[in-house]
Amino acid sequence: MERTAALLAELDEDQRQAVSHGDGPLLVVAGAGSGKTRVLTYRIAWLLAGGLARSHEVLAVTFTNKAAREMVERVERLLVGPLAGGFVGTFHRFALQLLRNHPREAGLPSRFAIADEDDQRRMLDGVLKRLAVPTSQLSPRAARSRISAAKNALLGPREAAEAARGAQEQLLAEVFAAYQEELRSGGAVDFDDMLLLAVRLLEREEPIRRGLAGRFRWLLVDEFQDTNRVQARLLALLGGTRPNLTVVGDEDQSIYRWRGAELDNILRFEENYPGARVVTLGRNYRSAEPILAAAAGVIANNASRRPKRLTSQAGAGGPVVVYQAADETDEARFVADEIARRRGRLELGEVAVLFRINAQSRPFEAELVRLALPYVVVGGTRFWERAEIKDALAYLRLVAAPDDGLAFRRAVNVPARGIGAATIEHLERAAATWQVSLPEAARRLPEQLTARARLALERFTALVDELRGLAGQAPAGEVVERLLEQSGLAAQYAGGDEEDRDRRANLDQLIAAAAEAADRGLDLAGFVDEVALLTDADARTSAQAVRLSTLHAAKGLEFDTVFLVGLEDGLLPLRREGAENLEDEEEERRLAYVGMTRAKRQLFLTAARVRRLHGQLMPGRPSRFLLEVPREVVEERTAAFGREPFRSHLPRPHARREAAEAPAVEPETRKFGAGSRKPHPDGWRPGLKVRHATFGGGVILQVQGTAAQTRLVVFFERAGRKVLIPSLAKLEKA
DNA sequence: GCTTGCGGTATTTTT
DNA sequence: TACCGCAAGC
Repeated sequence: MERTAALLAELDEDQRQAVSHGDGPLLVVAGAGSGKTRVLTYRIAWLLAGGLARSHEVLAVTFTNKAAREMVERVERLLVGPLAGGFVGTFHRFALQLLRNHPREAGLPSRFAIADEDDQRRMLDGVLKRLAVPTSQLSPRAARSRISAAKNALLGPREAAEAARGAQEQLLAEVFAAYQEELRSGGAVDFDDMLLLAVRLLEREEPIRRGLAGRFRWLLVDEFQDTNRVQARLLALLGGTRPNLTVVGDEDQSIYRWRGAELDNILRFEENYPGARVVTLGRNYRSAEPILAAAAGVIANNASRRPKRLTSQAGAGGPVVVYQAADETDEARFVADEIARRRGRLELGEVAVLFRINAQSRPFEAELVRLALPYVVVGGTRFWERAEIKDALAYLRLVAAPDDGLAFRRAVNVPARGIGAATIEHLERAAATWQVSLPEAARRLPEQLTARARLALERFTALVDELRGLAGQAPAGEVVERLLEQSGLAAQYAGGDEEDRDRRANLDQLIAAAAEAADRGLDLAGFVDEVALLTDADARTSAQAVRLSTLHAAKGLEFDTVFLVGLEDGLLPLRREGAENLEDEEEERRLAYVGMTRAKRQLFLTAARVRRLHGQLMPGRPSRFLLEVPREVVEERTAAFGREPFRSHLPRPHARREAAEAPAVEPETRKFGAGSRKPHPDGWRPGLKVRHATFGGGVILQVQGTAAQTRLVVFFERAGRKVLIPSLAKLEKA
């Protein structure tokens, strides 16, 4: 009991309420920086330490492998011992494990394969071609996302066909059915199937469901705002009507609607689980006051949320700097210069540049290179999506699952060994006739093939078989090494140029990853499964490098200094062709909110007046989100050669009444800054030396606001930069 | 079967 | 602008 008290003693009042909740459903509404992960880990530790739960009864679900790993580590540190027997991992890993344990009951072959995005695309390409659907009518990309959406909403091809209204949906349903048949005949499941089939399995097989529900008596879910319908259903199946279910989330940080995240899961939690307790964490331990105020001003414009306020525990801080750049190069230069100025005082790993789309990273990279500032781009082309890695993995998949037709297709002619489209087509026809998988058809060497193709296929099959034999005895790292040698994959990149070196280094990393997995007791099949569920979320972070990242990839992270860039209408909020609805706008606003709340001490918001995107010059009107930032916390700067003051560019005031009352374009309301010709009536001007009662001596950097409402940005020798209202602050001219 | 060149298209992406 | 995928030519 002493242990549990000690755990609670380390928490604030709200956190304590959440952690020490007994049984029954619990929703923890955890605003940005309020200690969400802390609550989750302490709660697990508290349940275990107090004897309410035993560790094999705990099922904790996260969205990333990285989050899962961190959770285990933190709980084990709190418990001072291992967390054994329970499950801590992603939804997908849980589902996959379930399907691997019960493939028959799930209607799957015993060694079913996992189709990755590439496989999906290829299959859909084929399907669309076969059905003679012009890409103008339905692109493979659109088809994939719409099929995924259907699956996330618990719809199979049949249900989709029944629900289809209009020719478009009818067509999609047809494509869906053909795609699903393709998966089935290839003995594969896609990512969405993993969850969906797990749900179907539990719905159908009551003993299995009851077994799991009886075992996992404590369910905990992280990032609940991003769960979709299938995931909610999975939880319901595991938990029953009044489960010991703890969910933690924040609707303001839901940024995956486009992937099926159902905001209603969190907004209507109490409806779905009557009698649920709701605890709101209202203290933010991350961001300085102005940053929090800025973020709050923006997110307040969203309707789909629980109204709430976060109070900063991180103390006061300098204003949020808004920089209006001339173009994207100027924007990048500003950011790089600001970073350079902080070098030495700040670990570069504490600095992040966050943008909406990956394509924005280029100019920043160029400027950071110019100033010799190290950086890492998060996202970009990911390790596991590199061609050389995927090629090697295709072989491994084939070794692990001999009937993986998709892997076969990728591996069989890489490196080129004379097995082209014609050969594949023959094999496909043979496979269909014999009702066998594609690799099996290749093993049987159909008559129609040319002698050359037969020889090549024979060699290929022999190679894979040999590797499979090796996998039974040798460690995984060695298998990969042998595979790279004997397949000729390694030889492909024997050159001396940078790209070849890069690819060789990646392949070496793959060998290392396989060896490391083997050390953890995984066999080759296990390694292949794990890799399929892996993403680059594990990307090595460096304390010595500035982080360039999309907003999505920045979720859950924090930095001392954040540059949220590209705050222009059309970019953030991003405008795509097609309907722009309110929900889209709210999600974009949440993205901006997530970005802003990553900052601990210093936040920069930047926009460019013109931007070159996709080779075209785009006029950049400042984002409406910029307008929503309360003026009081902002310090404005503009590009040196920008003539017009920033505010004249602001779009018509949007949702905020105060903004509407202060027309943005009135010349009289322009700031009295360095660029202003008009002197301030009270004689304040940049460069003037002043003295403050508490802050001591300083110099005026900027004069902002109207004559009636002046704000001075002053740099004090002792206290640093402050924003003051001269009529309130006792300020003397020194 | 491989190489080259043209044209079309770009978001976000925990799994 | 830059890249990728596809089709035509070698």
